[in-house]
Amino acid sequence: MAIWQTGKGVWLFAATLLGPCEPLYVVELLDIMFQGMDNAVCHGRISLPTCQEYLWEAKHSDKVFKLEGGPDSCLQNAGLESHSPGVYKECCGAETADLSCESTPRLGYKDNRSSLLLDHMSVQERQLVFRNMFRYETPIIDKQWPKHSISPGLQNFFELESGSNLAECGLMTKKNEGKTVLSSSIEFFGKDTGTIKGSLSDEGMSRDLQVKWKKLADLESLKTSNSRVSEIELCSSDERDKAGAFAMQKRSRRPPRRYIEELAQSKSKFYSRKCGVACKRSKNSFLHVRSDKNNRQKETQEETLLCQDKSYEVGCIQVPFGLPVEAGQLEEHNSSLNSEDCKEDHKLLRSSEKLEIEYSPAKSREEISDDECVLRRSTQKGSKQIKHYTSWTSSEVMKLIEGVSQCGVGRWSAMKRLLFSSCSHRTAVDIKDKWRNLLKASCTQLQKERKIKRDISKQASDHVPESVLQRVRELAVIYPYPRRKSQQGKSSVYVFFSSLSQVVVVIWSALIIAVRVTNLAIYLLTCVVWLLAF
DNA sequence: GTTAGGG
DNA sequence: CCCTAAC
Repeated sequence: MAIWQTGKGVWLFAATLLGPCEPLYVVELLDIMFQGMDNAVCHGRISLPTCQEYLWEAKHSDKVFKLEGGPDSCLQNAGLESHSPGVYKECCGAETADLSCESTPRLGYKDNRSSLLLDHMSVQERQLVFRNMFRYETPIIDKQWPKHSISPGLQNFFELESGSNLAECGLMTKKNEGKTVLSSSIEFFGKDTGTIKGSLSDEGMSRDLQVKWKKLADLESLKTSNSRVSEIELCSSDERDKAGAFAMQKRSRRPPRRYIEELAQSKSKFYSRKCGVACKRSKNSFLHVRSDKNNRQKETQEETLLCQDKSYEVGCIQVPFGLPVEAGQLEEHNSSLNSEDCKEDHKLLRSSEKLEIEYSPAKSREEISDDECVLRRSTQKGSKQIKHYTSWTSSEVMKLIEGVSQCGVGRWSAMKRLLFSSCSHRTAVDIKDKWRNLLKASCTQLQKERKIKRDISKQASDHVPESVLQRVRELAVIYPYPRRKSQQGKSSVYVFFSSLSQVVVVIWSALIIAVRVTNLAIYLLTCVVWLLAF
């Protein structure tokens, strides 16, 4: 998150992210950030670091708020230092913050949570908070106005800082040259993009206000990472303890289950010696694997706790939904973070990244082929990783039918080697399961056809063409599945000749029966003739 | 290691 | 698609 000043001197909240990110995630942040603000007054544009530009004027033009005032009024405030204008551009290089705003402050707020902090402040004190947050002179409209103005920003400040793992923002209390300096610094991976500071001389600030400021500063400081704790000078160790207790009370959002699983997988990679399809259980090692699996589950649970604990250590984890950890990402920081010196830098990184680094395999990315990555991601045994469901394409189904017609049923591993060697995500078990499903579909197709007429849309998603099912039925006649016990493990040639022999036997039996029936008929006819003769 | 079968 | 037993 950043607060920056446009060319016209209008301060603006906006969300920015470093590193590859989805525009929708930015939108999500903007949604969070601008919640509670009503009026549409501004249009803007944010260029993401990945050069993906997301024009949010269409969606968020009604949520961007801005503050009125002359462009220089805030800068001319006595005792206020300005460091932020333009820093964002300098820091992010290619990024631009092209924000053009008309000026008319119309701030509304709906959320009263952050206003609790402001309830005990006078209008003048709120003005001071406002000025230090936004570096703006605030006209007094009514007693509530500064609160209205501050509360959404403060609320978003807190929510974003508790949720964002990309930026650190803190309102710090420092003793600086005999003055109590209240500063709000915004950082991107340690680089200051803007620092908003307001200083008040001790004599200029009432004791009551100083106390309130300190409370506010304490609350804000809890949102900062440990890397900043050393910079935060709290009044006493008691207060620091209280601050820690508060931090423990307000926990960050727990990472989603999928994220934990991905994390567990990355750890299991570290411990795993064998990866890929070949890493499967053997009968002899079954019990061992079972116990190992249980251990891994415990490790996963411990890891979850570790993850949460680490979140307090380095700030808060904000896990982007739908962005599973890529295996290749794990190695990116590996080389630079192996040394002891770099351990301190971990605190500036996301805790998730830190854990990823810890559990990343020693192999470099180049040493791992894409195929192997897929295998690791989807089929590694021993982890709780759930295989991503990928629906069978028609070409895969045709390949399966071809495989059955060539190899017969039951030789799934051979089929996998012959026809599905390029499909790393299709195991022999998958092929077998698909054939079973096709058999079911072919058997019930006639019944389904009636339903299809009634509910076409329901069947449209996974409907198998009738021609394919017809072919499946033909193959099912030739290769009944499941096979008989005697046929299992035999070749298709053997099965063919076995079936041929069976057919011959059946025909021979039929001939014998026919002959016997004929003989019986002849015998009966002879008997009849003999009786008639006498 | 591979396959069958239940879930 | 997962899991387990059986081979």
